[in-house]
Amino acid sequence: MRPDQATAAATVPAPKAKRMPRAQREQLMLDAAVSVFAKSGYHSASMDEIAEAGGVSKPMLYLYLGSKEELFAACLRREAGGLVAAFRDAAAPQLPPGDQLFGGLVAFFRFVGERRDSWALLNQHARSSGGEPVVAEVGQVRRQVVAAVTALVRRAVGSGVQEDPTGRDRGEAAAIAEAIVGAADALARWVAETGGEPPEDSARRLMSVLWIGLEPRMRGARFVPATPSN
Amino acid sequence: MRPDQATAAATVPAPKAKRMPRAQREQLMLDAAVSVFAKSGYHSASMDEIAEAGGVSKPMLYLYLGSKEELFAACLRREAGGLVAAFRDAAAPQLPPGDQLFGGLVAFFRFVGERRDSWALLNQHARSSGGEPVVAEVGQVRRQVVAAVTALVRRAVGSGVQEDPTGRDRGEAAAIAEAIVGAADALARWVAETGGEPPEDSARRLMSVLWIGLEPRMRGARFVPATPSN
Amino acid sequence: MRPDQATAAATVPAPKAKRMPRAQREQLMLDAAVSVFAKSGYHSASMDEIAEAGGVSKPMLYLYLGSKEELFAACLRREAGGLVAAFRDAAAPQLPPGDQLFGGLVAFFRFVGERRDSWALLNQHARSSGGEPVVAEVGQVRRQVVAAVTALVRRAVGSGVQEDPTGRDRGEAAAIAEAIVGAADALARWVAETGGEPPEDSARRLMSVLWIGLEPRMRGARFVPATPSN
Amino acid sequence: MRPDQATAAATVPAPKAKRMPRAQREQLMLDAAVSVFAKSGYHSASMDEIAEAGGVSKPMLYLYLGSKEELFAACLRREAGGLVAAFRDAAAPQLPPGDQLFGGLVAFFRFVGERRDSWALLNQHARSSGGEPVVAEVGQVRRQVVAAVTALVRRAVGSGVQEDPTGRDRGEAAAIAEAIVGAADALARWVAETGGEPPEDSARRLMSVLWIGLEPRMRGARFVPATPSN
DNA sequence: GATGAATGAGAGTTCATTCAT
DNA sequence: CATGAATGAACTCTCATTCAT
Repeated sequence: MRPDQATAAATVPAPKAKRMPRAQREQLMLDAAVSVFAKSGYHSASMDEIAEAGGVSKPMLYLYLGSKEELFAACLRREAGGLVAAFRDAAAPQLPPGDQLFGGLVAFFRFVGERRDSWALLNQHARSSGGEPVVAEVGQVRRQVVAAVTALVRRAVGSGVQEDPTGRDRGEAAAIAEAIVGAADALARWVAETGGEPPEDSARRLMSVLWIGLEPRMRGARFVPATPSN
Repeated sequence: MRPDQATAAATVPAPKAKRMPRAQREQLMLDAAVSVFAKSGYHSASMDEIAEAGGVSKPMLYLYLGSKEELFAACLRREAGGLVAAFRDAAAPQLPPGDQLFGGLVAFFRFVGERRDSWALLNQHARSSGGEPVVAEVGQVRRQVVAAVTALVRRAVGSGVQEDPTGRDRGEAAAIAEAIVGAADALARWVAETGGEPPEDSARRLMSVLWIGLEPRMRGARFVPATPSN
Repeated sequence: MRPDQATAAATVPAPKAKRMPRAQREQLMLDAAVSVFAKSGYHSASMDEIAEAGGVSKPMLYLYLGSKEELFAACLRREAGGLVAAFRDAAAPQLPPGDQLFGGLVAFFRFVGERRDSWALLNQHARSSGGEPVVAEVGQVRRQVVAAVTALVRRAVGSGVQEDPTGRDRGEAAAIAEAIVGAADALARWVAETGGEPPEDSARRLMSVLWIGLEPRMRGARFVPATPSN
Repeated sequence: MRPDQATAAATVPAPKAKRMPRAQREQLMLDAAVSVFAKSGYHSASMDEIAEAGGVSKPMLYLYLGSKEELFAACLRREAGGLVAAFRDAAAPQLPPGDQLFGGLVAFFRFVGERRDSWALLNQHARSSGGEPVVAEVGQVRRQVVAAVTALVRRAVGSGVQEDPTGRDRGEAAAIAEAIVGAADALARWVAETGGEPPEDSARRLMSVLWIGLEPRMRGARFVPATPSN
């Protein structure tokens, strides 16, 4: 028995289905790649492993997807696209901003709960893995989401954001949106670690702190330490 | 005593200072390793690079630090320790909880702003890099911070957290603490990208949304969608 | 009959002309192969490239030509045949030997100037590329040419070659023929690099040194160093 | 027994001499590489083979020589240097040009006869093997030699070269030099195939045709076909 | 007859890691 | 104590070659 057989068998090789059209094979390969990348991270994953998990030979991987980095990028693109689509579809524009954000968060938590690998890929591994263009691509996606949330924050509080005459607060809404997204990320991890809960509950948790705090903050309320700083 | 050579020599191969006590050598190596890991990430960094940056030969590196993974872990331990210490020192226990959290956040944002390499290591590269023990290590640190914040949240709202008779809210404070920490991370990145601002400002931004929203939320206020979900 | 598609379609993938007699297909493939081999060399050329350039699928290539090496050999055979034929046709046997050689050289230089790919194949790539049989094949061709030239040299100087009673000069004519052929090769490269000139000029250059030197040499003239060798 | 052992053992692995200084190891590696490249050509030679022939591991090859292409270039540089040096040392500048060329040719034929691998490398494999810079390098060497010969030709015939008032013959000496060098190459191959002879004999053969033909040619003698060309 | 789909085998390259001086 | 010298083991990627339709 060869020594590396044990680890190679860790990921289940798909049942050999020969001779299928290119588009379909490509999806299978992406499925396998997402799964392996999510498990091992970009660097530790080997193309051999991915090929085996996908039930194809390495040359097919390269023929269809180009290179390891392109493969990784394709995975990220597909999964990020799914997440963004879920978010956007759930945040119906005719709703009030709070409901939009709530809907989007529900979709987000559902995605995180249901597609573990996708989320692991996007959240853990995309940050520091591939080359510059790949990271940029995923950063782009995050920026889109933040921009959408920023718009919602702005709409929610009217023009309150721009009342500061000094202009120092111009990025305020963006900062809040960043905080919301970051909090959602963290909460998602917490939910996963804690054992899961309905996505609606997670979304409500977040909204119940962040959205409720939004209004007084935008009216001008500021945190002031009770004790003077050093 | 010579001027502080240790911190300055991080990237430049220090002029060979032979015969130096082991503990000091080790710190020099860690300095170099932190710098290199932060720049290239765990996998792309090579032991050659680190040895050269530290002005030592590779066998010394291995003799003192064991292996690449152990070296990485040692870096994380040291830097995480620094962050936790900074946070804890700033959150003086005799202050009211809000002030404690505020102080801790100021320290956090200062750390992020001043020790870029350390933060890059902890935030970007630790997530998906080493094997299990390394990841566990960093997860441990995060959990410590979250626990501290959780305690503050509990103290801040009195026993309100446990009022829910169904017990469904038992993790509420923890969830909020997670969200706060996640929001702080995200805000830190935003600040870095936006060009920097005084750490007090960043801390105030966060407190002005999260802490202000905390009180009504704990009094029982909940977000309820204006439109019934399907 | 359509305009001469065969030679034109060497690099551009010819518009798919299906159902074409085997012999013709084969020539098209050879055209493509010659062009690609000449451009990239034997090893760097890929069968994919050749198949695409020829407007056929790879299995056809293999069906008709066998293997990469056989394909290369077929190319060499065809092109070498062309060169030898050109040389022979130009060296009309009823002419005096000098005129025969001159005519052959003119044909040779014309071939080199007009069929660049063929010449590149024969001169550059055949030397070190395929396995033994291929090299042998090309060596064979060269030997034919040298033999023809040798005969001309012999005829030109009468039986002078065999006059040496010691027999040490038995290969003399052959050696001279080799030198002539080598000089022609080198001159061909020089002409190509220098920008080209009428083939008659190149042939005359060569004849004006080599042929003129032939006669005194065959009469017994020998180079003798002015200074005694060590 | 592993299946590739047979072919690997084809080149004799040097007796394991461990721990030697870098410069020396490098020479051994180059020796091995020259031998293997000469035998198989650039593309067919594998780094494994070279490493084994040199009694080192592949990483050493890469550490010392950089890459396959750089290794090949280093081989060419070393061998070409040897050949040029031999030629130059033998062509003492105080001698008359004919003796200089004769001496150089003797050295050349000696080199070809004694260092078969070097010559195979330079003559067969360098033409179409490595990337552009490598080929250029070797081309450069040939050009140096041709330039030296050109100078000798010029000196030998005085200013006869420039007598042609039309200027069309400006490259004449260069063309003759090219022809001489090409003839030497070809003769070298012939000598090798025929079984070898003293280098002085080969040099005399060449001089006895080319150099003797030089003078009348430079006096204006031209080959004129006895029969008018078509 | 003709081809899209598929692969076994091997190449160059790099790295963490360890002797032997 | 300290290091130049050395390597086993992988990894990404490519190519000639062949099924199965």
